[in-house]
Amino acid sequence: MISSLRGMNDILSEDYERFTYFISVATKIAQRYGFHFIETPLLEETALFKRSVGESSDIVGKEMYQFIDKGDNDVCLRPEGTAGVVRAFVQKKLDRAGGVHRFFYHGAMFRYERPQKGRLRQFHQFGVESFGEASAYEDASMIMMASDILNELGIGYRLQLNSLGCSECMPPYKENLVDFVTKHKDEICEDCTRRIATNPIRVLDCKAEKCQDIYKEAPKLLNSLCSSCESDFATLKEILKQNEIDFEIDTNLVRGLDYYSKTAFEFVSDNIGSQSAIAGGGRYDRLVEFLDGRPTPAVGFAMGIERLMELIVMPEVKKEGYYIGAMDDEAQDLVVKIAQKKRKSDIVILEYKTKNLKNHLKAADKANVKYCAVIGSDEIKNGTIWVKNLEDKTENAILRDLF
RNA sequence: GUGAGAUUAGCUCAGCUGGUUAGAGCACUGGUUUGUGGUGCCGGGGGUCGCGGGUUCGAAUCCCGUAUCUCACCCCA
Repeated sequence: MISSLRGMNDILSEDYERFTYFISVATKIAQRYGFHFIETPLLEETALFKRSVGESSDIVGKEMYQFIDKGDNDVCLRPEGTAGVVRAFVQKKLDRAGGVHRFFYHGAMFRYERPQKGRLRQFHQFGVESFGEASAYEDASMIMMASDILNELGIGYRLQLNSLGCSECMPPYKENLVDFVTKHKDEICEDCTRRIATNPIRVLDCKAEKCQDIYKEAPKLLNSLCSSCESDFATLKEILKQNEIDFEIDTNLVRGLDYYSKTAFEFVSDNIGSQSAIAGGGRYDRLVEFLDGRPTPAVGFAMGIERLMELIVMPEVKKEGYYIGAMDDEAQDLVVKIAQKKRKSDIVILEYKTKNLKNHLKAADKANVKYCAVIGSDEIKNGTIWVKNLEDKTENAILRDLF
């Protein structure tokens, strides 16, 4: 037997119901916020992710499905969605068109990681990206949209918020931090030692207790923001408060992708194990420029669909459609014709075998339909079809022409 | 990539320290005196016990390898 690759799952039956339910809810809400669907390729030039996500990130450094194609191009399966959308935005020259452009997408992403609960090699994200709006109000809208989606799905969460500063205030902060950490380099863990060189900001959310004790004294990003970043962050917090969105400030919240600046946020759940981030995003004002576009402010977020699926509270499925069967061999062909006609407008489960009424009703129950319709010898004689509403138990003989 | 645990019917799982044809519940399927269901009763099908080696008279059970899943690290959505 050939089975699916490690960390790559089929989605069917009940999972598929949850999956499509999520997509429909998220789509509806994104559209309410004025976002439009965008589809981008699963395969992109490797350079796209190196320049956007960043070579220092784990995603690019060790998790990409990368290969040389038959045309000798260095390509990879997308490990995340933002880079492709930004590439499309620049390629379509929307950066030159001016104005605000808002997109949402959903689809498969690929990361070569060790699978565990909530972490697959092929997984699905729903994401939104907004271009051309620098206001912190847009950041707030993003967060409120994510919150709307989670609320509608019945998912509980905590919202963590931070500001990563901009190109003006981040570099000097980073220097201060590196100085601080270097002073303590004999006391910190191996991972953190490595991080000093690769991605110093990441030491802040190191899990090692020993390190955390030391970093309590470390310079705080939020205390080092420039005046513009600081006022934007204050605005954001104020809008969220006014709209009753609860949040916690987490000065150690650092996003793993290099392109983020200013607002960074993460929605986490306590009910799905250690892979607890269910949505994450932030502002990335420099990314369009990195990818050869005109400087364009942008902000977005992505949600991990598989992680969310476990938490979704599904609405009750109501009985729908018809079950149609014959109680007499003579009615068998007739029943097929009737089903075909009915299928122009309704769900029809057609039984090919002749059965007695009791067994037809049993089968109709199993099919979870609203009506059970059968034809036996009486109905053949009278030109009718017997229809029972399985919910309110009413039954009628209806003329076949009117059914 | 590191460490630990698991893998027996479609699903959830029993199967004690190796001993004759491997079990249960649910699901599926057939029947249940004459046309009324979802919750009765009786029956039926379905497993080379993840895969490959080894130890043994004998392995689902012990040993080794391997794959996959789960948990944690790491990383992130």
